[in-house]
Amino acid sequence: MTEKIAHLLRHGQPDTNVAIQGWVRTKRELKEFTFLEINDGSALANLQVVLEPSLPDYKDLLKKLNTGASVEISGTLAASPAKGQRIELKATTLQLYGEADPETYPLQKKRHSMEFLREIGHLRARTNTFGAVFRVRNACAAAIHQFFQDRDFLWVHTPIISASDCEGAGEMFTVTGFNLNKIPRNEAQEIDYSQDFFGRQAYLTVSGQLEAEVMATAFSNVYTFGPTFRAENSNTSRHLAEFWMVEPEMAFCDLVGDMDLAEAFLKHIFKTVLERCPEDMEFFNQRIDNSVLATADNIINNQFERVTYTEAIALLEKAKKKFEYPVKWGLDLQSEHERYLAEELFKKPTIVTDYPVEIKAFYMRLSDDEKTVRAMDILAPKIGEIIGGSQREERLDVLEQRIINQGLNPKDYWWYLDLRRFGTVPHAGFGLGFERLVQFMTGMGNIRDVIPFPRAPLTVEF
RNA sequence: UGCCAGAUAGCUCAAUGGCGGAGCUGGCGGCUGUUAACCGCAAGGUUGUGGGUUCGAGUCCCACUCUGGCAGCCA
Repeated sequence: MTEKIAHLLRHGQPDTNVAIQGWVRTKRELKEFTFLEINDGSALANLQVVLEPSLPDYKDLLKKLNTGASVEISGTLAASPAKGQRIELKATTLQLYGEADPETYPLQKKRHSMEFLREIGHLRARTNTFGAVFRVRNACAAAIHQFFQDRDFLWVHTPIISASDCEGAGEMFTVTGFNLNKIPRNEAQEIDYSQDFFGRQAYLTVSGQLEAEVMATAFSNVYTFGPTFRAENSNTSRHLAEFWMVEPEMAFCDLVGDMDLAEAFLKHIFKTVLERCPEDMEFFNQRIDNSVLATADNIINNQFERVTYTEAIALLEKAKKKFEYPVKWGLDLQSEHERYLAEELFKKPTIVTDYPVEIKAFYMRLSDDEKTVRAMDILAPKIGEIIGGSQREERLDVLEQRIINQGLNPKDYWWYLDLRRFGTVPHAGFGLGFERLVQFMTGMGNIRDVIPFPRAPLTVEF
């Protein structure tokens, strides 16, 4: 039976016989024997394997054991006589599964740029950096489920195809069964979606929130965790056309409870990932961003700053820094303002609450002053907005008026309004961009490097 | 989508309008319980695409394509 390298590096004992399977990272040929570094993805570190000339077909094999080749090796573990590793594997048999021609294999025994690795998306997971990223991404996902499951939140599966262009947020991808060379049109030459698969225009979802609210009014506490889509032509280091979102929704909860949950949530994820992936996190701190561990410590051990939008505006007006965009009550905070608050002023995650009603979505609960809504954004240093949430408007008449005021048709939201018509409750929730969390955690500069197969404008090859 | 920068060897980058270079990788040889080993040798090029200016263009001009950064939109 083969064992995972991560397990052997941690628990392997000298003089035990083991077998491993993995890919050659490097080969160092000496006169009397050869060192191989084998990686199977289970850990950042490689297992050092010692090949001696007594190995069958030693000379012939050596020529084929190049970076990228896949192998199964069995042998005996031994305490390493040299520094650099606790144990090593002395090979007795070696099976070569697949060679990797060193003349054409793109991954070299050297550092590559992220831009180059994006061009070989099918091979980049075999590098140290991407191995660490995707292990940490997995640990984040597991920690998220654990956090909610421990608190009796129900994981609800909201649809990927949706008819509601909810929130009026962003451009949406249309889902159609039409033959695009023969699209039915009506007399006005408009596309006739009544003849389409769903009988009306359908889209890829931009958020599971409305459906999560449906489920929260039956199960009290729920969360979604799945892909969402935006057809925006955004070309930045923190936007994707397809990304994963986490959206908890809680019945009988107000904005303070929402913020408390969000803060506990982020603390739990950072703590769990640090415990589970210490080597990977150390790697990020050394090679990617030397503030990663300090940031994690800051998140885990400090209270987040909480300010109202009105207070934030006052602080920005007092700031000595010159901003490109104006600071004025009623205008939305720009990236530079968010970064100033989180990075320079408070130097930690900052929750801004109670935004002007005009710049936020219709479903956010109107405050008694009728000028602000019970919304909150959590601003993270470097990343900007990582969580956006709100207490939802639970009053039917107020919600209907808000929909109308935003130029939307209440009829399109009939089932959403029914939630307020029948057994309405105060409720609140938030949305977390999963890739932004992984970015924040790892210090990776570009969001396209924290998702295995990034989708963005002109980017869909792998 | 806007602004800015860039595209030269497999990778990362140099090259005053005048003979296209280096380091690394890969190849060959040597050496060593090695650690992204080390030493030596050789090899490696339609300078992103299409036009233009010029005696002469990697270099200057125009267009296009792609990449990166920032911004907008947002998570």
